[in-house]
Amino acid sequence: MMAPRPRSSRGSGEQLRGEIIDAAMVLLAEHDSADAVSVRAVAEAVGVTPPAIYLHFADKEALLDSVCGRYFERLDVALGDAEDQHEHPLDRTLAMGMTYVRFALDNPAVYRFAFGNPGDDGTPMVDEALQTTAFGRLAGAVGSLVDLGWFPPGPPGHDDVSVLQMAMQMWTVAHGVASLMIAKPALPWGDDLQVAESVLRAACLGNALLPAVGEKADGADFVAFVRDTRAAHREHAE
Amino acid sequence: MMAPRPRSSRGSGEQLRGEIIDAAMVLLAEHDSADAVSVRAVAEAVGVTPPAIYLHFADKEALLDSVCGRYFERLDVALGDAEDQHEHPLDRTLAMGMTYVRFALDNPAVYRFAFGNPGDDGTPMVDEALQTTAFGRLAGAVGSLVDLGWFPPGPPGHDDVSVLQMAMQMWTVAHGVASLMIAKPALPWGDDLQVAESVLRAACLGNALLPAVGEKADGADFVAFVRDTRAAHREHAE
DNA sequence: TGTACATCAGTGAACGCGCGTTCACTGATGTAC
DNA sequence: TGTACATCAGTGAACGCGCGTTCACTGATGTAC
Repeated sequence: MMAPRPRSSRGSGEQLRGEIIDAAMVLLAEHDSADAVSVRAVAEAVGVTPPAIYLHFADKEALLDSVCGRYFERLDVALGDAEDQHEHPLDRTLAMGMTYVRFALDNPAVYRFAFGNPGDDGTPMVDEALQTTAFGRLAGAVGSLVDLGWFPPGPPGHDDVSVLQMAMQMWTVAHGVASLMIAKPALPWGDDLQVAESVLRAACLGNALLPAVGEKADGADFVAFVRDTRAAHREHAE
Repeated sequence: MMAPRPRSSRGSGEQLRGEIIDAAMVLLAEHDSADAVSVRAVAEAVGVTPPAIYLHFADKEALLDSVCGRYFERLDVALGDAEDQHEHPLDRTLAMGMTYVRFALDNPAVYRFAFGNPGDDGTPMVDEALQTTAFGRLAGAVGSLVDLGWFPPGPPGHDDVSVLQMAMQMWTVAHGVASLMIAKPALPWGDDLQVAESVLRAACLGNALLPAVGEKADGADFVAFVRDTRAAHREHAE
C-alpha cells in the first residue's frame, strides 16, 4: 500500500502514463509472473485508483502492449551500445548476441512476456518495430558478413534473402539460450554467459563455413562434409 | 456442452484420470492458451462435474503437471523413433533435433506450456524425468560424438562435462528454433523445417570444429580463427 | 481585481463474471452372511 | 437365493475471491469576461 500520490497538475497527465508503464514492468519483474500484473495492482503501485488507469490506456491489453514497447526500446538501446563497441561485423554479431542474452537474463519475467507470447504482444505494430530497430541492427552486421563472404550469399543478385535468413538464425540461437535458461534455471548450466558465448560462437562458425561448402551442406551426406572439414583443418594446422 | 458420460463401473475410476489429462491437453491445444484450461472446462469436456476432477488430482496444478508428464513421455517416444532410424551419432543428433522441433510445432500451445514456464512444470520430478529420458537420448548421441573426437573433449578424464555441455547446447538451439517460431509465427521464416535444419547443421558444424581449435576458440581473436578455418577449407578444396 | 465557468485528472462504489475449491449428498455396485 | 451393508464414483449447490471495467461524481486548476 503506497501513499496516495498528489493529483497531477493540469498539463502533466502524460507523466502518470509513464509511471504506470514502469510500475507494470516492475510488478512483472518482481513477481516473475504476468498474473501479478492486474490493473488493480498497477494502480496501487502507482498510488492511484484503478479507474485512473483507463484515463491513459484503453484497456489492460493496451497497457501490456506499452510495456512491451518500452522493453523493446531499451533492448534497442543496449544493442546499439554493443554495436558501437566493435568494428568487425563478426565481433558485432557476437557482441549483440551476448548483449541480447544478458538483457534477457537481467529481466527474465519481462523477456518471457515480451518474447514468449504470440497473442499478447504479437500485434503487427510491435513485430514491425522489432524488425526495424533491434532486429535491424543485427541484420546490418549479418549483412556485412554476407558482403564480405564470411556468411553464405543468397541466390544471385539476392543476397538480402541470405541476410534475412542468417540474421533470423542468429536471433533464434540467442533466443534459445536466453529462453531456455529462463524457463529451466535448475538445469546444470554452469556459467550462463560462458554457455551463451559458446553457443553463439559455434553458430557463427558453422554459418561461416557454409559458403565454402557448395551443395554439400544441403545434400544428404552432412556427415561426410563435416569429416572433410575437420580433415582440412588438421592439414592446415600441420 | 457434451453429453454426460455414464458413471464408471467399480474398478475403472483410473480410466477417467487418463481422459481428464487428454481433455486438458486438447483444450490447451485448441484454444492455444493455458487460460482456457480451467477445471470447469476440463470437467465439461470430459462429461463430468468439476468436483469429480478432485477425485483424481489433488488440485489444478497436479493436473497440469500430469499434462506435462504425458507430453514428455510422448516426446521421449518420438525421439526414440528418430534415434533408431540412424546409425551415425551425428545423424542421430540432427534427427533428434529435427524431431524435437517438429514435435514442438505440431502442438505449439502444449510445448509453450511445458517448456516456457519455470513454475508450472519446474517441479523437480519433471525436470528429473526430462534429464533421464528425452534428454538422456540426446546426451547419448552427443556422448558418442565426443568419444569419436567429432565434438570437443572435456578436461582430461572428464569427457562427461563436455557431453553435458554439448548436449545442452544442442537442446538450446533446437528450443530456440521451436520456441521463437511458436512465439512469433508472423516473422518471415520461410519453410519452418528447412530453417530448423539449417540452424541445427550450423550448430553441429560449429561444435565439430571446436576440437581442432586448441585454445583459440576461447581466446579473444575469434575473428582470426574463423578466417583461418575458412582458409583451410579453401586450400583443401583446391 | 473578482467571479463564473469549462476542463481536467482523478475518486468511490459497484457491476457481473469465472475461477478453484469445499461439503454434504446420492445412488449404483459389489460383497458378506 | 435373498438381503443388509460398505464402498466407490460421482453430483449439486455453494463459498469467497480477485478480476476487468463502468459510471456518476468531485474538486482543484486554469481561463474568460
